[in-house]
Amino acid sequence: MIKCPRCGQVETIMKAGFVRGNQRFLCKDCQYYFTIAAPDAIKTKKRRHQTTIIDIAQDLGVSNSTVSRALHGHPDINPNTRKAILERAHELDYQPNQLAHSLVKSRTNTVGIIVPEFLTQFFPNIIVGAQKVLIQAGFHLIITQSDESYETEVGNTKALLANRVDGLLASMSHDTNNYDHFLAFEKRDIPVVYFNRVTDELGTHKVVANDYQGAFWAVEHLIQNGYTRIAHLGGPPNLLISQERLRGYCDALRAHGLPVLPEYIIHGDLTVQKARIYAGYFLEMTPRPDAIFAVNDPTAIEIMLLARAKGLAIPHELGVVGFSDDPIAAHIGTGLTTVKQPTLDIGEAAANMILNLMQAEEKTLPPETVMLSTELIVRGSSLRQATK
Amino acid sequence: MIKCPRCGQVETIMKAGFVRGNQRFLCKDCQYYFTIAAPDAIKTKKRRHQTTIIDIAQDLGVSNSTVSRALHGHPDINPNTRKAILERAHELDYQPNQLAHSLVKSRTNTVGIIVPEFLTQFFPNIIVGAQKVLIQAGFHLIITQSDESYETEVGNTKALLANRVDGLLASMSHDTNNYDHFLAFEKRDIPVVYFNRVTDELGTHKVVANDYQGAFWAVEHLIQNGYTRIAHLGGPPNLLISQERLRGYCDALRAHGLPVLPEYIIHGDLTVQKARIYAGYFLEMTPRPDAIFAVNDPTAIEIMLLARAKGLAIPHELGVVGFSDDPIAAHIGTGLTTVKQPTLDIGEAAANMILNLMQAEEKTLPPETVMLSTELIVRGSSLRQATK
DNA sequence: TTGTACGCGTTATCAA
DNA sequence: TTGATAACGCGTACAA
Repeated sequence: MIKCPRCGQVETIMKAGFVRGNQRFLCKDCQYYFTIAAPDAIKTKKRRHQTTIIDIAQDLGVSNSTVSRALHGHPDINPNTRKAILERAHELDYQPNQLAHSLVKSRTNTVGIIVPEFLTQFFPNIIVGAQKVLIQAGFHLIITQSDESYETEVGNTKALLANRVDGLLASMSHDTNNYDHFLAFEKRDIPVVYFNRVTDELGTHKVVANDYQGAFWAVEHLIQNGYTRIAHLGGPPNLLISQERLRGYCDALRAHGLPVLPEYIIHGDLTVQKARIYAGYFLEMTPRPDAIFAVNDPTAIEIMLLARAKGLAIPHELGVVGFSDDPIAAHIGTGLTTVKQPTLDIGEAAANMILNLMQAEEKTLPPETVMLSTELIVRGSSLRQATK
Repeated sequence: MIKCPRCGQVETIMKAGFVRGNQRFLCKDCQYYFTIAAPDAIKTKKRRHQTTIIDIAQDLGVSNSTVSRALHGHPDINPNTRKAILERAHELDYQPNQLAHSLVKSRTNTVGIIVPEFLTQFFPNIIVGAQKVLIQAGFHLIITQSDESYETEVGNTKALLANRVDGLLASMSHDTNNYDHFLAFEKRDIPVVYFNRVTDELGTHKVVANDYQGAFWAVEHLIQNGYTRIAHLGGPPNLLISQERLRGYCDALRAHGLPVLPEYIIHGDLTVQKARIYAGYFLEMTPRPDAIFAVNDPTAIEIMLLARAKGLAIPHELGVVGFSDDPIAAHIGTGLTTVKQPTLDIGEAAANMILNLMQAEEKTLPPETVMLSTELIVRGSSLRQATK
């Protein structure tokens, strides 16, 4: 039936797939491939098709490599053909296929970021800072959020890995205790920068705020305002931010000759639910703490609301200091004293660090931790006249 | 020098690229391709390499198609070979390459979302809702934000298009007046669902909150509390949310026999800077409005802060109502009365809609607008005793 | 300056 | 049940 166009034989012909909807054949004898236009009925089976460089090439009667060169401003190309190609590409509404590009280059020019939550302004701000820097450098940012869930975090990192991000910015959820999903990146030499929610057990490149300093100043400030029974509602013990803020709290007490009482320290999990429970516990203690340093602002706000509900006057009967300068802090009551973190700067620093790492490729850069300073924002919740 | 392994000839040999680091040759005479192992020096030129199904196949002496079948739980495969393949894949720490997968399938299982800003809780909440639904359905969400900039929005949509998202969720920036970048999706039959920041001029599938109803109730509530000179600080006129909230404002006034005064209506641009300026203008008017219905909460909060600075008592001398129930609204002063939007529901509805559209593929579904109801949250900023 | 042909990693089709 | 091979769209080394 079907003859080889080269040797004319019939019985050596076998089917060999399709080329753009047309049946392709192979002559086994002379190893010659050829296609025969299929009837329209079969041809229309092929689905809708975005215009590719091949379409442009065929349309203009040039080769796909010429089109590729023209689209990339390669120097060795006739200005006229380039012009014609660019024109035709525009007319055919050509859009490059990033997938194919990344596949052949083994680079995606994409950085992934994973954050534990999205519901306070903190991480979105960091993302904005990071995205600004990355876009400037020609990279895209794929944003994922884990909802403070270890499982979701693992799923997100897997997806980022499958999508071959060139680098990862990571801030882990509060119940992450296994780090294999992050190690998978390092095993493949994909650089990772950890920020904010970091752990000592993992990573060589980190960006954090100076939690210790901020906590120290916060507690010192309470002491200077005459509070003496200062409790601490902390975060999960595995996170460095919890450890550092706790350390600042303890050191400030000691520096001013106040005792560090275990019963005045509780580790929460950064959720509002737990914050409310532990706040209630503190406020029912005897002797009741006269001030509470909270690991973050949502926790501090829960404390303030509960104190208000119980008729406790802030700051006279209870001083409160939070952490992170949530937008609510400026507006609640006479204001919540808090430690401000430079969110945009954290994002920018992390982005710059990952850019360096990705550029460095093979040579492993020395470990580096960027620590950005924090700032105490004094508002009404801690301003009791000091008993000098 | 180099002989064809098939016919033994020498001068018919030509180079034909590389195969995994090895030089590949073609015998022009017999059309036979073959490779010769390159010396190690050249071989190491190839860069680091993620393990692929080919590595597994060669390692086990089976074909790549068998590996592919094993990894996908294809039924027609020997349980033993499958077991061996899965084992070896695990040992080699194989991670599928989503890029290659998407390229061959012409589907990415990815949905893009573009939001105008990231700094209030509103859009992050929507994103959380959408992501939950999409992940459930096996899709990933690529999040982008335009910073209320038209140029960034265009850049983001281009990137999403290049990455071949299967669908788009879009909420446009406040200075977007040209819609070509969105039309590019529709031209390629990539479904788009517009939400919240939508326009009448574009799109067939939308998810919005019932802005009209919310605005009507808000203004009616002010009237019932005895306010009579109610101003409106609105949003950009091209956005439907601005139009609908304005319409609700006007209708509520008319329904209660109050005049609609042009001088009591200003179109802002949703930025805090402008909000402050226009708020100042209202508060200096004579006669001064005794209430202001703001297009969103940040605007309303600016009004409250400015009023407080000017010594105006809220709600007695000035009533204020906002829109969206920002977390700050509950905590500022005695609380800001506001219209709550079901953010999570908006995200979920948009996600479900895009899932339907992507599934429908060819057949174009009829236009559809999902309108979710809003809810008036009454707080202190509007609770003046009504003069009945 | 332009064309040819192959690889990137995967899936799918057909043959065996 | 398994193998061989094209195709997805693009970049590029090499040949012409």
